[in-house]
Amino acid sequence: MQDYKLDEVDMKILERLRYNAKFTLTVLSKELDMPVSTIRYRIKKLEESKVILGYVPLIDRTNLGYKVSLILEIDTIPKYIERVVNEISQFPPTVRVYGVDSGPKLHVHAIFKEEEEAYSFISHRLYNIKGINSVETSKIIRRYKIDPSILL
Amino acid sequence: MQDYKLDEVDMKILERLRYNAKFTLTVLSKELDMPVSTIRYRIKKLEESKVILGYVPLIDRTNLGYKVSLILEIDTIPKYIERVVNEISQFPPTVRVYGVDSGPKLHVHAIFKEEEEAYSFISHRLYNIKGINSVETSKIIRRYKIDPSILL
DNA sequence: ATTGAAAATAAGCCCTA
DNA sequence: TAGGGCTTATTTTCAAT
Repeated sequence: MQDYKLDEVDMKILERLRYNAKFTLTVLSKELDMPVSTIRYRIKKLEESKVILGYVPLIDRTNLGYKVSLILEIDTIPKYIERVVNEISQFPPTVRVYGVDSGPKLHVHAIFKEEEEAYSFISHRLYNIKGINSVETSKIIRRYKIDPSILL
Repeated sequence: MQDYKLDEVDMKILERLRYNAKFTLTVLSKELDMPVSTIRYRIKKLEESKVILGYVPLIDRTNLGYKVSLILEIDTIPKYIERVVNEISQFPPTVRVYGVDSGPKLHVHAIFKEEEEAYSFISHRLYNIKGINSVETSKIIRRYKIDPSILL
């Protein structure tokens, strides 16, 4: 279902779930002062209409030992872009790969346990891929705002 | 609890939950061939140790009518950075704000319903903030890989 | 699309090893 | 830390509006 129009109730439910996807129907029912079955019906519709794509746990990379989080801007030779994307996406450190409109560029997020691992990844892995012109690297040093529910 | 060491069981549980945070203990119990109570104990530990920070629904912005997703690189005058961060973070379109190591730069993700709204945001909102030198903009035109569970 | 109630599942708690 | 059993809570189904 595309372009499913959300009303205020849907928005309120989404808002609460974005805070905590584990709220029970009963809790939402009380908070929004609506019957449990109505809440359930709405959520099911949000899921079926693909407004809600799924549910995930938020994992803090730092508590898993991944100290280094990089943003990579990869300039790519146009005709190799699909190939570059495929190779990059398969590396475990890359968590997100986007195509952007400026130049034939890829915007990549990747996480590593140590600096050393990151540099090794860039020089040994990335620069070995045919079709990559250049890689600009930024390290994330501060998280000011995170709204993980919305997919870019 | 910091630096909680994860064993293979923890990793397997995480892996399954990252695919779907709504798997019941019973389902995980069968998949991993372990008692429900053990699965429960492990997940609770992952939560208490802050490896799992919470649970969120994944929301597809496009199905909410947000067609435009921008990556903004904001060059900031060092002494104003906290102020800039506070102002930017309060705007509803900004979903993520990171500080990066290159220059006094902020890396911002923002979503908009239309192009017009995005340009208006940049010219009327961003450039009115004291302390911003320049804003480089990229529009996301393709999502190749998304791993939303891992926080950057 | 909304609701209430019953039935089926699952989570939470406590105790033991 | 792992496991089992009992109690409560939650989800699911279904019929009626």
